[in-house]
Parts: sequence; C-alpha cells; structure tokens
Amino acid sequence: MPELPEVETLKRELSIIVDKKFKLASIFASQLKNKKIISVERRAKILIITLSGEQKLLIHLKMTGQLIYQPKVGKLVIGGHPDPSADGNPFKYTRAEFIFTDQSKLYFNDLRKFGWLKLLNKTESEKILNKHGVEPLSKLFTFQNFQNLLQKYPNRKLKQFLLDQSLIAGLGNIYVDEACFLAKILPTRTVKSLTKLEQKNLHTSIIKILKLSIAKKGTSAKNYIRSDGTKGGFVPYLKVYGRKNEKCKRCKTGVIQKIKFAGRGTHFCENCQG
DNA sequence: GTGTTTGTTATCAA
DNA sequence: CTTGATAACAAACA
Repeated sequence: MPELPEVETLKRELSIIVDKKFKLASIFASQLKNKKIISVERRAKILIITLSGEQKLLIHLKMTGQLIYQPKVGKLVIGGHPDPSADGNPFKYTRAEFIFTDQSKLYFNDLRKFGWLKLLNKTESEKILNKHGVEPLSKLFTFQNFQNLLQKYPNRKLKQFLLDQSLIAGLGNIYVDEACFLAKILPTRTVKSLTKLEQKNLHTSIIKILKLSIAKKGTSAKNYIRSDGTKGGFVPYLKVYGRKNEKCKRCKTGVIQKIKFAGRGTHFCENCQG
C-alpha cells in the first residue's frame, strides 16, 4: 500500500530517469515519443513526471501499483525476462511500459488495476494536485497549522481525520495506525477529545514515523517494492500494523488489537494507547 | 462460497 | 455544512 514514504522512495530512486528521452511508450505513445523528462516529483501519494513541453505525467499507485526501473536491456533485476505468464513475476501485471532512448525501461505494474496514469497539461494537473492538503514533511506543517486543522473538525474521529487527503496529504492506513501508536492515542478518539499535549505528540509522531520509514525505503507489507524490485525495510519497525494478537513492543504487556474502524483494519495496543 | 485486504470517489442518510 | 456509512473498482489469499 504505497503511502507517502513509499512514493517518496520511488521519487528519489527515479531521479535516475531525469534527462532521459522516451523512445517508445505503451500508452500515450504519440504524445510521449521524443519527450524529455525534466523532473520527478511527489505530491501526496502522486508521482509527478514533468516532460519537456507543457505536460506532466501523473501516476497514482493506489493499492498494488509498482514502478520498476530496468537499467538496460538484457540485464533484469527481477525474475528473469518480463514474461506475462511467469508465475510470481512482478511483471505479470504490467499495465504500461516505457522505453527510453538509452534502452533503459520503466514498467508500471498493477495487480488490481486501481492505479492510474494521466497525461495532463499544467492546469489539469494543478487541479488534481491542489485538492490535497498540507505536505506533512514540509515547513508548512507546523504545530500551529496542525492545531488549526484539528480545531476545524472537532467531531471527527481521529483516524478519519488523519486519512483525509484534503487535510494532510500522504498518510494511509499503515502510517495513521503507527503514528497514533507512537503518540499513545487511540485512533478511535474524537478530535476534540485530544489534550494539547496529545496534539503535540501526534504532530511530532506523524513527522517522525514518515521520516523513519523513508530512511528505511518504505513498508513492503504486500505489493509495494522499490524501483529496483527489492523490498522496503520498514516492516520490522512496524509496531501495530500487521501485528494482530502479538505482544506490544513498547509496554510488553498489552496485546495488539485489530478492529474494523472507519471502514479499515485498525490496529492499536489496548494497554498503552489511551 | 465467504470474508478480508485498502486509496479514492460517489452516493445517500441523518 | 458536517459526519458517517456503504458501495464501487479488482484480484488474490486464507
């Protein structure tokens, strides 16, 4: 489930395609041909590839999307040659293939087909990007701004508040649960029930958990892999997500609970989150 | 055959 | 206007 740290990892790794030129593309073929890549950026969970000319290629991986970079023909990192029939091969679900003039390639794979690629002009892309709230790792995400946001939606449940991309951009199911654990707050709490100290802890925890995960190249819990096909290293650092019925790593007495909340699997330690 | 997994949007209800 | 619940999308897995 690519969230901010996973997309950020891909953004950094894919800076390698900057200055490359499209030779062949399986989608938007005529528009991409001979276009040069100016930059690779990220906004929320969206990857932004700016092209020569006015257009941008926006990519959203949704739940099972992958972006795999292959340095050059004949030298594959994963599972041999991309063969749609090969079992367990990440390339089994290739939805788009891009070939650059230097023969390197970029693959967009997506098992569940929820992800998308859009080729848009400046106005169209801004319309999509501007719908998102503050970047939690930007200077704009001050405690004051976070507090103002919280005050705007006092009756929301904390988890729903944190998942809302129009308020804070980039948090998903994993990091919402992890940030709440780190801040020792139950995700089921109402926003207005948070004390100032809890608000402060939550603000710090969000930033801390995202930075740590980026440092470990993201969470490969299920489908997410890095652009070279290897897994991100954050799973061992997860404290609640995917740890149902396991003992809490912090208090060492509580057991991690998993409930259905806000339509999602929601994890917490019954003992040390209040 | 059933339930679960989750990012986002749409729709409906209170 | 706010909130919350549900379905839809698709495919795999237990």
